[in-house]
Amino acid sequence: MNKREDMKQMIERLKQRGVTLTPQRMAVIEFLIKSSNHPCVDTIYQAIKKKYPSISPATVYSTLQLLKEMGEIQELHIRGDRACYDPITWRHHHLLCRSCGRILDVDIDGCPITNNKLIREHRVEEVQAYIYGVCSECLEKERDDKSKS
Amino acid sequence: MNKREDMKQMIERLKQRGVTLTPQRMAVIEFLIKSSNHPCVDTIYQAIKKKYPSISPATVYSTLQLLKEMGEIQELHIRGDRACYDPITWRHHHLLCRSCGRILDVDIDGCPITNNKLIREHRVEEVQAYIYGVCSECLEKERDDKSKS
DNA sequence: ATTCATCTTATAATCACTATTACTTTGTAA
DNA sequence: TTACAAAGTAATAGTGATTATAAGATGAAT
Repeated sequence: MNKREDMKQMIERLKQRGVTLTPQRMAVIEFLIKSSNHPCVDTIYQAIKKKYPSISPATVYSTLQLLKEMGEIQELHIRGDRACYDPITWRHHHLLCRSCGRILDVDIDGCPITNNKLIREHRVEEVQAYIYGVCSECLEKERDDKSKS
Repeated sequence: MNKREDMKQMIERLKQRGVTLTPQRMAVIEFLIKSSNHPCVDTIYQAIKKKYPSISPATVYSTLQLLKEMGEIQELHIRGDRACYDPITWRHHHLLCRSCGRILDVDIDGCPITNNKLIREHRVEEVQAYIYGVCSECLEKERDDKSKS
């Protein structure tokens, strides 16, 4: 849960693997680690542009691809239209709240797919589980609104 | 497992809900039910074009959207670049084989996400679980190839 | 047959993402 | 430091799935 520490460690790993840590890449990494929103490319791009007005979307794309290939981030296809990114790489699931539109982390204890290397004779290399519904906060609000009316 | 029966029932449900069953829509439904490949829009379009040369991709798109809204088919985003469709709507998971590229159905027994209405206080309305790996057939081939060499 | 709503088709538009290429930065080695 | 090759960035154009629009076709109801 210590983001500063997580970032330091990620940077250390990348350095040791010979990745050049340019200011642009650092900005992407920093934004990803600090955000808990699972941002999409444009969100990352717009945010970084404030500090680095000359940055190009292509750089954001290429940095994200690099980090993905290095196994440092996860690419989520929970929204049909664009990819979102998650700097947390241990296996967990995601919920897309249809009310507020946020993507939330959902960690599962006894999930059979995420815990096995084989499933029905198939080799499992990666799992993405996307849950669509309504998050606890929005459910709370629903209840409040109902009790008022 | 009786596809003819499945199709009859789907058509009956659609009729009862006032959906006009045009020849084009019927062709999409028929192709979907008969295929066990989780086809994408273009695959469906190309196949139907043989029988209905004048059909437009827009019609395929709109029919799929209609069927999705009616809860008669599932839209899969297991491939990053295009949607695929599954006429089986009871909850099951999918495997994308990185070797042969096929999408296979994987039914799970003791899966906690698919069996609960609530998860960590969030309301679960729909679940899509995408497994990336190698299917059993391709694993078999791998083993055969190894033993030969 | 006329009307009206709905469906289909063709076309253009959108938007995420990729490819290309010229320019800039970085790391390195004298 | 300086020079230089390798790698990274940015601008631009290109691709391809999907959506929007508008004109024509269908089909039921009067």
